[in-house]
Amino acid sequence: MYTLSEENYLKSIYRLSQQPNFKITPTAIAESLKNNPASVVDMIRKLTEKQLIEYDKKKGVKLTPVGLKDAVLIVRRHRLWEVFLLEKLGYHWDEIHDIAEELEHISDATLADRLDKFLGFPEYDPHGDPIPKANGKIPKPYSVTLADLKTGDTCRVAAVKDTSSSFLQYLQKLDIGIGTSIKLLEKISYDNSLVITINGKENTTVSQKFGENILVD
Amino acid sequence: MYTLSEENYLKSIYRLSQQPNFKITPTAIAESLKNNPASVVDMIRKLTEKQLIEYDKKKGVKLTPVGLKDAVLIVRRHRLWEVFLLEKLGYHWDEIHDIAEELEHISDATLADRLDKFLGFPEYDPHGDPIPKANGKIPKPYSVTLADLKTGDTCRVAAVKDTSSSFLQYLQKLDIGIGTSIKLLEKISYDNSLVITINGKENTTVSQKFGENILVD
DNA sequence: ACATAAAATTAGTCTTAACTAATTTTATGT
DNA sequence: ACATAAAATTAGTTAAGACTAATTTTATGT
Ligand SMILES: [Mn+2]
Ligand SMILES: [Mn+2]
Ligand SMILES: [Mn+2]
Ligand SMILES: [Mn+2]
Repeated sequence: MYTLSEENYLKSIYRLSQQPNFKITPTAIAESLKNNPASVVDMIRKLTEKQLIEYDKKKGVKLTPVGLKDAVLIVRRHRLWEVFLLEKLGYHWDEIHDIAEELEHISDATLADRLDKFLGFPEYDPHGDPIPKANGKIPKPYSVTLADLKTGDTCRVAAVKDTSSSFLQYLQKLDIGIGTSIKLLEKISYDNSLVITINGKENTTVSQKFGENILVD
Repeated sequence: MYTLSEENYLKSIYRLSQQPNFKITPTAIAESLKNNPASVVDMIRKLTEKQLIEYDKKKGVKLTPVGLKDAVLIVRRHRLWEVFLLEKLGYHWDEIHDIAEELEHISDATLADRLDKFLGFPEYDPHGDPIPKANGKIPKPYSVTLADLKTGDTCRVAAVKDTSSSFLQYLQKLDIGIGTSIKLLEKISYDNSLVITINGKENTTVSQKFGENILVD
């Protein structure tokens, strides 16, 4: 149906479209795919031809209904495979993204649905991201970050916004995973660093950027 | 490591090398991959450069030790994924080959071994083909075909040589699968057609070609 | 309003892996 | 031994998807 590149572009555009009030420009897509903007302009042309996206110089790139539907299906496959790799094959959560990045492109009409059933219809992937259902419906994503909390609040880690190995390994070192309980003790007003307690243990200080990449419940 | 095409060529050359006394020519590879011989000549050059094969106009194409090792690993991945698709996701044996044809190219250092473990270290794939071990050792493949039997012999279906949908669906219709018991009642001397009893039920006549594609125990 | 910077686009190049058509080499039958 | 057929190879083309470098368009600060 689609080429590997087309699918990666669709997924990247979808991901960017999740940031509210964000204009999806060729440069933004290029950064997200680590591609050259010139290459992106070519692909924008191709996907526009195929009626998967619309490009308005003022409003940026937008997925058409068809493009959106198919982008969501790719995300569905990605996240289902991530669950499989972690739950069934015993990978750690910082190893699964890159492999799922390849597995998501396996095209077979019933594969995703069979995998979904085999895994017990999981609602969230190992990073806490919602797994779109076969009909395209998406469980509510988490939206409050650790950085949004008030001093004294306690929360449960629900998801991570950044799935890079370096971030996930840092979390591992801090003993933070999905479900971990965190209490915000203090916000350093100088640079918005956060002083937190992890699972009731000793205090740690993390950066604002760190806090913005943790979604909580 | 390798491109998709390189891997498909390696695997195809390996498969052809399994036929004893068969000279692996550009034309043979082209047929097996449904490619043009001119394209094959290009790839032979490339794989020779990379020291994965040797090409002697007299002896044809041969895998080098490195090429053989890696071809076997691709076959290993293919057959493990086939087991997964059948056993865990409930596909039928005529649906799995094409999907495994894509899955076999997923490159991750530990994926095959984890999958192997998850599946309980199966020795044979759903078509009865031996699954190479992580160290490259290959369980003994079956070699006697239904057409090799003498009149009156009874056997167990161990593997199929042809994994095309049309052949497998024909088998399905005849109620033949791995493990089915078959008795050879008569060999028609005119065209070597075979009269057989399947699982002790009514008689059926099949062609010589059919018999040559069933490996028995 | 204008200089300058940033972003977008165009033009042209490269690589991979296919193809067709033409040519050369090898095999085969009489 | 030679004609003919088949196989292998070469030469040239194409398409996808990336790139760089040059140019044009748009945004921004003074
Ligand atoms: Mn991908
Ligand atoms: Mn994920
Ligand atoms: Mn393949
Ligand atoms: Mn098989």
